[in-house]
Amino acid sequence: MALRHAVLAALLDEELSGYQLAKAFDLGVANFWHAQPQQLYVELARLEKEGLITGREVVQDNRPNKRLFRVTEAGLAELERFTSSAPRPSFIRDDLVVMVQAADHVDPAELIRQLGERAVFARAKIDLFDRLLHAMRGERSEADFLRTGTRVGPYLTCLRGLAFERGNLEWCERSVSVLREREHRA
Amino acid sequence: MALRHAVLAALLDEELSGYQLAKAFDLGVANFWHAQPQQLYVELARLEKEGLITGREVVQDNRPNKRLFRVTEAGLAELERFTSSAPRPSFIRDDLVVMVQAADHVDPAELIRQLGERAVFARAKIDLFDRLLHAMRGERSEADFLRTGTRVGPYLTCLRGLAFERGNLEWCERSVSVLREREHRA
DNA sequence: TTAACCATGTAATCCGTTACATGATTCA
DNA sequence: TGAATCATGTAACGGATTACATGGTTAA
Repeated sequence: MALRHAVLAALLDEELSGYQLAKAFDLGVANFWHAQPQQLYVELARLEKEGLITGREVVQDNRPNKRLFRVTEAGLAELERFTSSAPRPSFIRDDLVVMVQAADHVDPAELIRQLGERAVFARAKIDLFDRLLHAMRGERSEADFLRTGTRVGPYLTCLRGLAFERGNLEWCERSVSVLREREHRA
Repeated sequence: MALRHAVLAALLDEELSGYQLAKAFDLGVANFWHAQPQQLYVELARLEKEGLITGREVVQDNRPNKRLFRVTEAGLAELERFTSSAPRPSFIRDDLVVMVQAADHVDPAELIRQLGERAVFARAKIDLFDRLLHAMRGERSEADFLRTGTRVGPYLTCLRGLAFERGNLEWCERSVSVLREREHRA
């Protein structure tokens, strides 16, 4: 029971179609959760059936019609209930970290390569998050925006995503330099 | 196909029973993955059947017998294969972050409470990781240990866990102070 | 004597991923 | 002409959580 609330939270500020939601959740632009398009269409159908969201058909020329969803009163109440319940603790679950755990028993050159690839990916996400944050706060300073802006929730979650990717990047760089130096000695 | 490799990686340096593994994975002491005891017993049975680990019965007085597992040649080869394959990207998936995404539409007092609780939890894990790292490197400095120590994999993954929890803590504290100040103005 | 710890499992359910399926439009 | 984008779904499978099940030992 977790994706439903992520979807509700994503639909709070704007009406979105399944396709639009999917793009956000798939690319991880919605840095607070991740899901495949298929899962979203299923979840949207369920949420609508339960009355937590409503969809309206939008007819388009030259491209397929789409359905835009927004959160209902019942949906908002469900979110309110969710935010009062105990969140489960969050854990790292990352293939790459498992690989590094085995570092002393596998080919270091492979690991260095993998860590390098992840670093590239992390840098791209950091750039993306920087741009998103700037777009949200406009010309205001961050401190000013967080004090007086109208929507700070998405900004705060984006800050978490940014810090997470910075953590990834630093750890990759550190690990590569450690493994490189040990290769030289060996 | 992800837990199996975490289990293999965990068994590289020491023979462990299902129960011991479960404690590590459950508390998140094994900071590179997380799993429930039930899942581990199933996975251990599977891995043994496939010949990637072997178990030996250890008879004990005054407490139930246990089975200690270690990685076989085939298991090591499987890990080697795994570290050469593409890891799937890692995403944040955290109830608390979803709650903060909805910050502008739900009760801020509740959020502040939740963030405070998570901060306490994060501090405890930071302490734990600090102690684990110290135990691993002994009297050596970190830099020295990473250059010349015999097992750096577990140390590096622990560093990732530490940085992750520090990121959690900082973000919780920052978010609390932002929400507090906005409450005052409202 | 009650709770916590040691020790191992099965079964049901739910959540998430991968594969399958369709079809129009726009840009290179 | 082929790839990317827009747009929405179903089905099969596999991974993860929760509930159920058992039973001895140790410390408060």
